[in-house]
Amino acid sequence: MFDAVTETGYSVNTAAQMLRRNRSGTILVILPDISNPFFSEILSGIENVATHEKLTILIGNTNSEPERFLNILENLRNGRADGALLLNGVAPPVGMLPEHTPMVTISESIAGSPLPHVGTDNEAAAYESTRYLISLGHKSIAHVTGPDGNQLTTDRRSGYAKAMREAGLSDNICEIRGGFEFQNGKEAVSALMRQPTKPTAVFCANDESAMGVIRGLEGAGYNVPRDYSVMGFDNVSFSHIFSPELTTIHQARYEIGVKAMQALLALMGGQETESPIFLPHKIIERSTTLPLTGRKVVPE
Amino acid sequence: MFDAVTETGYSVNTAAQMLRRNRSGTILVILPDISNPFFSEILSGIENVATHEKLTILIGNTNSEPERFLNILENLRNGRADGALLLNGVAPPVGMLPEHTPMVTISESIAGSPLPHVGTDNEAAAYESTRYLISLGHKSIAHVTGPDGNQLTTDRRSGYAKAMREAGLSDNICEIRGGFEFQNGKEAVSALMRQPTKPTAVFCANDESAMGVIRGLEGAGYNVPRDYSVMGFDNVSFSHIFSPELTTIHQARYEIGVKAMQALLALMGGQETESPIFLPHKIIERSTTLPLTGRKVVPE
DNA sequence: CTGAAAGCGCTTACAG
DNA sequence: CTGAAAGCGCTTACAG
Repeated sequence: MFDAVTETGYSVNTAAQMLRRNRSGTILVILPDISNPFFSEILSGIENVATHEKLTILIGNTNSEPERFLNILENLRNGRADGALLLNGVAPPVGMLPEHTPMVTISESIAGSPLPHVGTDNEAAAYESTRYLISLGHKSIAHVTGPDGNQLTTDRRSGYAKAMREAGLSDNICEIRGGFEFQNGKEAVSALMRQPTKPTAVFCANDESAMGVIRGLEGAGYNVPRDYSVMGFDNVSFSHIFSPELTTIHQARYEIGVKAMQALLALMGGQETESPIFLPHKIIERSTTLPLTGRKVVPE
Repeated sequence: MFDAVTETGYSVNTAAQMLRRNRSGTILVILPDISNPFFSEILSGIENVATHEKLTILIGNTNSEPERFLNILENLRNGRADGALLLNGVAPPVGMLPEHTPMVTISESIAGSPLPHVGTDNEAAAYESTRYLISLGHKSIAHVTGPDGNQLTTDRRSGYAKAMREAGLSDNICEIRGGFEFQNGKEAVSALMRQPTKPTAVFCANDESAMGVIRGLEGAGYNVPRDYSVMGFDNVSFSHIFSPELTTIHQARYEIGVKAMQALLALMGGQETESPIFLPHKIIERSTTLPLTGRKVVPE
């Protein structure tokens, strides 16, 4: 189909090279949803290191479907890829892959997995976010969680609960089941309204759900931040286009991609890697949070 | 590195298969910016057809850099991919690829290129958008354009101008150089303010720039849609989370991906394809446009 | 119908 | 130091 020799010169046949060298020069990046803007900056970091190392990256989109995940992992068995970066929080079935297949988990760690991990310290970040809301004078702070069974959900809930407990606010702990999508946040609002002691602040599992909570609250006749302080998590690019601009936790997504790719390269070179590698996060204070004293009377 | 035989069974060696068959079973998808949500739904359509046909898709992110584009095209020369879907609006340099390399352009067509194209009829969609604003009573309608040298920009400008001319509003044609990013829209506002005959409506090259225009207008003390009707293009998922919800043109992005992949499959099978293939678009009327008569007095 | 052999285009260990 | 040969794991055309 292709002439190896064209006007502009020669190009090695990758298939022959792969066969002879027994490696593909390709890294498999597995993520649950390519349309989620959270991943694109991580991808960008991965790509830049890969390009520099003359490695190709192959993106596998699981769409959160286990069967697709297995299909994608085939690339590791049939030699199309030499190693993988797992962003989907799921470990490959035991025995499916050769032992010592180089793999690194990113962002969502896998509980009990020996795989090296690169990401944000979610528990610490959630702890700090909650403490930040407490420092604004809020005492009744609700947490709209991520999806069940997700490690990010577990870590962020635990950081939230820890901060509440330490501040003597155990009785005010209020976790509302949410999810990572706008709609999940919007739907969480009715549960929020039903709380016996009405919260004055809401810490959400991510930016999308925080935006949903805000729109839901507005739909119920409330104003953010006047009536409720709301905080997101991730600092996706849209969070400052959103109105009001969202207070959130910034994750160093590009650097996470870079470090994870470097860790994988080390593994592929037979070296060890430290784990977990946590990159610094920080609170981005914008317009959806306010000191409690600044609140006006809530319309009833 | 990999044992062909593992506990769960055998997996063919792709490299050997590729070498022997002289094809990779891989499609190269070239796009300028993977983080742009506009592309993700197109990708989803491409992926679904590819999965069904047991083809692998390889994503190449040019980042709008010509050198990266050339690197990515190498995959077509070295046998890593059998054909390509071009979403970046740039033709491969003549002579670089073997003749008859199967390729289809998506979304942004390439002027003068013989490659088959699948997308939206941008001129018609822009024409209809402008006519919609005219039907609301607006006469002074500005157009914030896309980036120079982009075919989408050319097509949308031309549809806008055509509608204005046909409505006898040639004298009111007002094109402001913009771009496809939020910031471009925001920056276009000062030029908008400087127009001798102040526009009452703004048709923007895409949703992001429309959101930028709206925030910019708000920053200048105006209200959308009361003082200005603003319209976007694309109907990205964020356009209904944005406040006020954005009136825009919906493109059938998923279907565009599906049709483009099918067209490429036809080419690879030695068949002909019709071109261009335009998928239906439609106006999504939301909260950023209002009849002119509904306007209040503009604060001066 | 079945099974052994050739050959895809590389890389690398080896002979000269 | 140089150059010819072996072999990676498949597929397929061919011999039996």
